[in-house]
Amino acid sequence: MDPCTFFKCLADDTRLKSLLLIAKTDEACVCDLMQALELDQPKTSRHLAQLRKCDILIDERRGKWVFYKLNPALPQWAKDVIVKAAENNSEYFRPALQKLIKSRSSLSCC
Amino acid sequence: MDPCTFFKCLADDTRLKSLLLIAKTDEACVCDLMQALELDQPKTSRHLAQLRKCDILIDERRGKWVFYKLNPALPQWAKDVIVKAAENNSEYFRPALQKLIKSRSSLSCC
DNA sequence: CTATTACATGCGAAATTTCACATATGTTTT
DNA sequence: AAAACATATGTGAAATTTCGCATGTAATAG
Repeated sequence: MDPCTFFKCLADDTRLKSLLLIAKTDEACVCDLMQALELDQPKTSRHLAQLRKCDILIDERRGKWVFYKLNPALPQWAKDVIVKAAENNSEYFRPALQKLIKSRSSLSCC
Repeated sequence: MDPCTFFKCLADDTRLKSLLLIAKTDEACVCDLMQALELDQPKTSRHLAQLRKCDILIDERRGKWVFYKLNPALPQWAKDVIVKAAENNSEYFRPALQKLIKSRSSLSCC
């Protein structure tokens, strides 16, 4: 894992917020993230695909839904970067996190 | 310090290598980094300027030379990211580090 | 089998980033 | 003061990234 490639993956608002949300909540499906970040479906999916191709996330289909989570095979330093970023920038993605929690507690999705 | 802006700063080969070299050697002047990374002067200077404007580096003029070092006021998590990246990716910037050490031990520069 | 829901991707346009060259600024040397 | 050296920046072109829309694929529901 080239560190420059890794940081490029974190260097976009959509990808970074998606990653931090997943780091905080263990896993999320595409529709969770779409709603939480108020993005359209192709945009959400494309950024997740990039994180998957770089082996930062893994995906797992469960029925109609695809869930993304951190790749357990990620080098420890890279996991640390993501976790530290999440721990120290809660304001950055708090609104998104609250929407995600809210939409999960409703009966609408996944 | 917006985390996305921070990661954008690390998401470029020139800036990342410059940062990791500075993290490893405490400080470096522009001509050090030019030679170590085999870059032209404006390119080197411009990337350092970006890191300075984002408050990741501070600069200090000493005579003809300008030395760059990590901003001590950086949030701890951000320092940790840089240090961890340097500790765990030595192959990524080893050739540059060796050139830097070599050019310093010669009498040519700074 | 058809329709619907959830997600992925091809592709050209738009936006952003990076680069190269020229030139400007600041410092020392002579 | 002039020349030389080290660094910074203006500017437009080139490269890369991101976006939006249309379309494709996979799974479930009826």
